[in-house]
Amino acid sequence: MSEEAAGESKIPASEAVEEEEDQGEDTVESPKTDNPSEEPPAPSDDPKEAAEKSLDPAENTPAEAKEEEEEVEEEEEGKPTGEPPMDWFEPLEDDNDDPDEESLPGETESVAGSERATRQLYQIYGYRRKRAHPEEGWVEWPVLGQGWKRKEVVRRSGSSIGQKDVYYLSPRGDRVRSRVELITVLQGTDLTQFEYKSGKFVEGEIPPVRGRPRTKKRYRDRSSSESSWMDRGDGAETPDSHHRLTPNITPRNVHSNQTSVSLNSSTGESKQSPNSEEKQSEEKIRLPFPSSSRPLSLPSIKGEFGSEESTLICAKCGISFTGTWYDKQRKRPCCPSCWATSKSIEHPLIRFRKWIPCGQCVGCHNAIDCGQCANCKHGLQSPEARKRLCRKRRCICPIRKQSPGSINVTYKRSFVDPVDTYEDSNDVTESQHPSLKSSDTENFSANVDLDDDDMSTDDDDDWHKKRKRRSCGECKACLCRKDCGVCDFCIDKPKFGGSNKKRQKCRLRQCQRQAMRHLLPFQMAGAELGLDAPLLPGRPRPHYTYSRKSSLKRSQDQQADMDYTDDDDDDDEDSNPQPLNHSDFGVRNGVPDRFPHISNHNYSQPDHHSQWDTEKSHTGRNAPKHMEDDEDEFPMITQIFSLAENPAESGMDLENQLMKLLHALRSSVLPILWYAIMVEGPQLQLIQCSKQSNMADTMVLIDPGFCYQVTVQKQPLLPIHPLYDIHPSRLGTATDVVSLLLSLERFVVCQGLTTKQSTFGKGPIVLERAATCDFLIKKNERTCASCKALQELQIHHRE
DNA sequence: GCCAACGTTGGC
DNA sequence: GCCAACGTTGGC
Repeated sequence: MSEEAAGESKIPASEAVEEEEDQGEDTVESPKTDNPSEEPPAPSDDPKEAAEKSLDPAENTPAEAKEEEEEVEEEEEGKPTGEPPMDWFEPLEDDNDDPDEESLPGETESVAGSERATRQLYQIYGYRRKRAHPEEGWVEWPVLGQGWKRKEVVRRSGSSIGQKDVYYLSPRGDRVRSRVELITVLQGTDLTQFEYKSGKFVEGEIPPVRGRPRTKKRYRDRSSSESSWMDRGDGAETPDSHHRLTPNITPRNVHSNQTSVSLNSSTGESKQSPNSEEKQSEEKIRLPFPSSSRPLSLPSIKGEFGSEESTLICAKCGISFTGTWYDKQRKRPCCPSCWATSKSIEHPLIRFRKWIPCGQCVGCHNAIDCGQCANCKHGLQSPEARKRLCRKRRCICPIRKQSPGSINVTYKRSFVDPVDTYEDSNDVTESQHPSLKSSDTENFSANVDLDDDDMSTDDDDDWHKKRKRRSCGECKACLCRKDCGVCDFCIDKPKFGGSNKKRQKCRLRQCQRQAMRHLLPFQMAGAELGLDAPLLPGRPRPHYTYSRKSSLKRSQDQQADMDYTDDDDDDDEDSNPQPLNHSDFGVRNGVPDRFPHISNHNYSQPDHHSQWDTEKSHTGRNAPKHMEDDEDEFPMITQIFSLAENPAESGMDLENQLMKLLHALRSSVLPILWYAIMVEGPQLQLIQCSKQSNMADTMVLIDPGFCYQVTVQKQPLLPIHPLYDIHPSRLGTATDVVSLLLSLERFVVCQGLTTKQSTFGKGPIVLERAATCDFLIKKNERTCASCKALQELQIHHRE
């Protein structure tokens, strides 16, 4: 196996499954070729040219497909003849869905064999539960030019389970996640005919019949059928439904018994690269035929292969039938009837199910789509799109297949795949559907028949809640809808021109109660300040110990006096995290004993939490009052850099104290791109280094007495500005300073009077302001009241 | 133990 | 289809 091929083989199972989800219905993938790198169209520096090549019928001729088909068959035929093909009616051994699980004592030999198979699969495909390496799964994709790579990933869980995402990697390492991004990266290249999903350029909206590039229509067709499979009963009887039901024959299938067969093959391994992209794009339909474990073509999928229909002889029953182009490629084409017959056979898809609906909960009993949820709406809006189960009908306490022995035989067959959860989850939602009663769906109901002694609704039964657990939904940060645009997380966002690496919510919008501490506005400072995280609001960082060492010790050590369950990320998720009221914070954070420098200013300093609240809501004229309210309400916690109040430093000269403050600020993490320097005076000057910031022209000057002044465009902010109202008159602590800076970031600079058009494009733009310009105004305003009034006055005067 | 990075998933 | 952002993990 070539290096590339070896690399390719390490495709996460998820991606393999993806092929099923996305193409499986009309393209149930077969094991791959030996050299995946050859799969994409011939390299070309010119995407267009490459596209044309890719569209060249000669390149995707039936003969070629047949050749590939034969490879598969050969590989199967290459199996040791003495070993009977593994029949997929036959129950699988105890599932080995979790590769981490040890074999249980008493497991049968077949189980062990299965495990071995699993291990082999790991070796072959590099399946593993741990995160797929970023470098894995990429396939050279010269369609876009030399050096481009492509990757497909299937969502493993959630309501969009099975959905496939396609990524591209540019030669420069740009990771492209959408067409929009691709256009950005490939500026200058006409991508109007580039089909992002399939990764090919198409000519016109509908690709040539023989070109076999996937089209949206076909996509939808497939999806539509897929949804039919999910929802309808009768329809599931059709060969198409089998097609849909048939999971990928790609890795995931390979994982199951079919995989085992292949693994037993002396030739199979190298031919099952799951990430053969070209094969993905080839709409091959290979289904495991129940009795033979052979992939067989499906009966025609309407219109998919167009004129290629021809009369074929069913390899199973011998009757003639009209087959498609693909059928024609099969050594053993199968007629629709035989496919229909196979409906009574347990479909391999169920083998991957890890979750099954409880059958008892409200969701399971709900037989009617609500029509209101996102999934229903999605269905209404896109009838052709893949059907998503009404969220109100989703089992709220799905049963997880636990351990061997706890599940009926159907489940015991499965779960060789270590990453099966997504399909399982899918099954959960789908299988609870009451209409799933015929044909394949019977299998689902059968699957609910399980020993329930192992039923569990433990960690994952609320997996769908997990994404909500970082938001209380009540605090001001949660209610805030607007990104600050200046914090590091905002700057990282593509919409702010960032590279999307951090992918975190604006710091100002991190839930004050449940967000991870390190995501909170001041979190970055924690380590550098040497502060213990519990000082801060928000939840402690999780410790994803999992297979790593236990976090118990850390918790004991660190949390003993904080009573702050650090492991909550995992442990708490089962319990309902009680929203902490503000007093809770004061108690829980337990600051006083450990941090004696709690300010006893006249302005007692809010902790970050309350401070946040304050900032978010009290930047107006009424701020002082509210500020006081908040202070009354919340026990105040400060950071430790209370220099002005430190008796030990009372003898220090002012400049030295200012230096101390500077040092404190340097040790701290300031709001993004604010920087503190010492300037003549001495004065401590805080500047916003980002020209993109609204505060690019704003400075804060702190004198040795910690009195401060804010200037905008070198003009001092009027003392009556509300900003001064909500902050202490002296900025004696780093917290004070940070608080002020954060407040500043919530303003924009008044744009003054409207400039004349004549200045457009040339010459310096001179802003004209009212003498009493506020300079800093709310973000939803353009000019301050004074400038506005002046402008009106001028207009009136001209008239 | 921390965090950058990013896979993944939910929402629109 | 796209974006937002949660959760995880490898690397340090």
